[in-house]
Amino acid sequence: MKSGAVSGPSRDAGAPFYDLIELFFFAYRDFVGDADRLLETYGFGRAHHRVLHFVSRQPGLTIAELLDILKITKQSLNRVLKELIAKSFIEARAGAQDRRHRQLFTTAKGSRLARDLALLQTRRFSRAMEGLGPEGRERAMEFLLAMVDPHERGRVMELIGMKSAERRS
Amino acid sequence: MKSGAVSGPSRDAGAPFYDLIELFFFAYRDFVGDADRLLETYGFGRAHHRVLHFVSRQPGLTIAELLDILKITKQSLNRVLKELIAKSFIEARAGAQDRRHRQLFTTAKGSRLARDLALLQTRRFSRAMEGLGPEGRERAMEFLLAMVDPHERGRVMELIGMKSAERRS
DNA sequence: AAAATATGTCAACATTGCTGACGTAATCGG
DNA sequence: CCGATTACGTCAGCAATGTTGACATATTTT
Repeated sequence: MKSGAVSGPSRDAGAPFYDLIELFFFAYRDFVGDADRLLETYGFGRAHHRVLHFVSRQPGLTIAELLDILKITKQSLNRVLKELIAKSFIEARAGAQDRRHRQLFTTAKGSRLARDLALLQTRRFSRAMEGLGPEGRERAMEFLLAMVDPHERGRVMELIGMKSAERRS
Repeated sequence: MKSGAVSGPSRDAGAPFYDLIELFFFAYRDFVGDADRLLETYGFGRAHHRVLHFVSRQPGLTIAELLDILKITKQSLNRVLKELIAKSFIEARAGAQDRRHRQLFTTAKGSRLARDLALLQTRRFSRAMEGLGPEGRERAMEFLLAMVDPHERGRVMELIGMKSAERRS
């Protein structure tokens, strides 16, 4: 009788971190809620936001690259991309070298909206940082990066322009 | 020409925190992805998960209380709740004092699934914590709590059983 | 010229949110 | 006791965003 140490599958793994699980849920909900409100005034949803965001951050992105970042199907992407192009928030041009590719760019209007959305969310981060020591920002980034799938971390670090040398001294 | 310092509405607010914005997005996506995979094997989605989770954490919860936590409509809730009850993951009984209320409880099967889901997500947190000093957990909780809407923070702290005295000494 | 690649599009479907309307059971207030 | 309120269930319809599968078109590669 291993005095309570017996376990079925997935038993005895220690107490679940209910607090972190719930905090992550509520924090993310409020975080995306900021953008949702502004997007509504344009008739856009979260899917539009994600597309606009990544195109604005990486002008010249191709469809295939965007699909790889968002991990959705081309049909899902096309639905929202078509609207963003129709409403002149994004422009698509034939690829420079390979004309089969389509390179995506934000228009002036698109850049403005992308920036306004980013600033809204930045404000929430800024306010959160106020209550956390001076290293709050670095700690938060380390935590979030550590939550990303290990095999995706490299790609994410590249995306956000984080050199791997940026881990703590 | 006011030499670049001119600003329209929402200009000049400093550089957006693109890194944090994107990290939060990817971290949350991978976090919920863990549960999604297990839920699929039961034919459930995220909506079912949230209901099961909060009922399991607060047995005896009423419909109204659950609606207030999830902030969805009773029609949306009812759709998934009905399935959870039909498949015997949750039970509803008439309220003890007021029989108009319905009190929700997980069955043994429901508790098991809720715990397995929580443990899956806990494993991701645990692994993330391994790479972050000894205070990683507290820092992460502080950060996430600070990201929650201020007027919701009290309710969330209660929910996760966090005394307000738990802020850092 | 044929094959592979990058993209667009059509159709159908699932999940999960919403609104509005209406029904029923239980409780409360006078 | 009776009417109003409360708590919940349900029906119908719609919207956003994800999915699969099939097929078309343009371009590049082989």
